[in-house]
Amino acid sequence: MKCSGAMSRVLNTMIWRIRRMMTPAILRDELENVLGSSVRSIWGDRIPDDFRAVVSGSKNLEFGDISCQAAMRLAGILKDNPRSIAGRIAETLIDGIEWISSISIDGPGFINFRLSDEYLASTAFNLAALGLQSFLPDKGAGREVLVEFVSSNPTGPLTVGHCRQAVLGETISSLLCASGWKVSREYYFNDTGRQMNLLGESLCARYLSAEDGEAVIPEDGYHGSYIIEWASDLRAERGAGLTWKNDRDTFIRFAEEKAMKMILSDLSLLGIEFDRFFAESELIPEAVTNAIDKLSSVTVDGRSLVYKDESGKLWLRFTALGRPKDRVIIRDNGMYTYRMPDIAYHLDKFSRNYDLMVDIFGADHLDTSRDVTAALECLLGRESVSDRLKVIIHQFVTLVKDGRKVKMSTRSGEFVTLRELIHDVGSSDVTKYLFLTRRAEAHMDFDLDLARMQSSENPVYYVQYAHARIAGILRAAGEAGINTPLEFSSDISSLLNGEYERELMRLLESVPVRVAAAADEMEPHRLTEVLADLATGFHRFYQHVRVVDTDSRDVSEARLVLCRACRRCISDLLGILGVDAPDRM
RNA sequence: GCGCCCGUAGCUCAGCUGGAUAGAGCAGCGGACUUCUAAUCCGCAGGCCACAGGUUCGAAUCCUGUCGGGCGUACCA
Repeated sequence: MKCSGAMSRVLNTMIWRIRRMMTPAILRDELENVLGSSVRSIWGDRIPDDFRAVVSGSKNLEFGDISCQAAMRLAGILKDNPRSIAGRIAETLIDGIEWISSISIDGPGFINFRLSDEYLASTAFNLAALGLQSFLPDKGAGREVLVEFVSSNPTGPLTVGHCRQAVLGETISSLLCASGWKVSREYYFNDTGRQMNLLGESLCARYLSAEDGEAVIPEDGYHGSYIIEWASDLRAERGAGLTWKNDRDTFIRFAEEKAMKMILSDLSLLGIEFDRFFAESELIPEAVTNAIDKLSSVTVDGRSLVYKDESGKLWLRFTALGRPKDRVIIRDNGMYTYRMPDIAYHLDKFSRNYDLMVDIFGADHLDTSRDVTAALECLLGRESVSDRLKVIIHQFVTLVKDGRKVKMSTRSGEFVTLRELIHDVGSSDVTKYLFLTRRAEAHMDFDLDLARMQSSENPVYYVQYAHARIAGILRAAGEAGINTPLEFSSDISSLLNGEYERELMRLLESVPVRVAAAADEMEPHRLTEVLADLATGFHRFYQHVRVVDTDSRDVSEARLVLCRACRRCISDLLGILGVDAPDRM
């Protein structure tokens, strides 16, 4: 109900006591329900069962704050013009809806709602007091999610490509956490097989070259200069006299340990910690054998999924699972190809009973990932897999340096490391933020020179500066003895009736909804959009409106609420991104 | 050849799962500091949303095709 004056105050107090706090998400739900039942009450059976009167934020201020396009959607079904449909719907809402101050019909048939000043002000107040978290729907509800990311094999330092994935994975994890999920971060790595052999051999070659001067690195081996350092460390620890023939395992394990250390320290630059590092060797041979047995016992079109060819290789008949090619899973030398342990690893994850599993992979893993998913669906059931496994594939980063694209390969040793990148850009916060301004499936040109050049005019600093400015205002307010109100009253909303205040409150009100959508879609880049909007909104407000003013303390106090709400949203969001929110700059 | 992703301002990218006049940052031009931080704000300029069809009240968004770029198409991970 729409109320005003004293009545509203009384009602308001009661509502706080007996109802849940009104949040932007609930408001939109209720609005959709009211509209939906209105539509049904007028047209009844003519409306399809799955019809929903969807509402969304209005782009333009003159179109209210929230708008509904139901009338246009219904025009085709009802064979009537949208404006008259909208009119009939609006008539049923004539008594008013709580928190909505006015309704209008505009353009081709939009039903536009204006949020009441009191609702906007109270939302800002609650954001300031409780923080963003309290406004996000508890989607996870304490359920457990496993996020697998980076999963780079221990053959060298992390590169620019891994950096994008690390930032993406970590932010998605934080975002899920903010939506009520209990998050575990897991790193899967391959510590057996050909790659590790090559790495060990490459180390051995560098180790021996100290004696005979020339390093003979195997074809396809690792040429990175970091291995030279490892070789001299190995020499310092174990002396001379090791040979590939006798000490193969020593070389491999030593290299692995060194590589893992590098990776851990690279990750720490981004502030990332994993809950578990899962080694492929933990799966060999039992879990993998087990998985093969399970797949063997499946028959499609009267034949087993697994077959052996005349040379003794074992194949998995992926074509029977709707995939384009059959694949070798055990080679003639008895070694597994990478798909098989991947399948076993995912079976292991599923057996650990997570409610949700998120895989984050680079574009080069797409095909493998599809194969793994197909195998899982075959063993565990389609629904069980599609409900619980979400695969996010991100595209590659092309690094541009001196106006040219840099080709990268860990093998050849030609790559830019995550460490170098952060060093070149000048800050891990800037690096993270820049990666997060693009959506995962978009290719990305990362221009190093530009990133460096822009670093003083950077989107991150723009946002951080807004935060620092607010902190400055709060300091000044403290010195002037002006305090933020501890309780909400409708007096506050009547003091915030200027155009800049309203613009800012409207923006603040939309933040929880936008963040929740970003979490639902697991699209962290939307958070940087929200942050940029918040910073712009605040800077604009700041430029036009004086907050601390000892001549009108009540207005100052009301405006402080908005400052605090902004600050809280910015720092909470930066927190999710793992970026610092400084009080001074 | 086939599969997946992407073509939006000079550059790097958004565009809220089909809506109202397509947005931001950087680069360019012009304004605003006696003030809670000018790392800011305000304004101007810049677009056949790759191209061609289709679907409908309505398309940057969905479908088909063409052209261009990336990745994959390994018994490397």
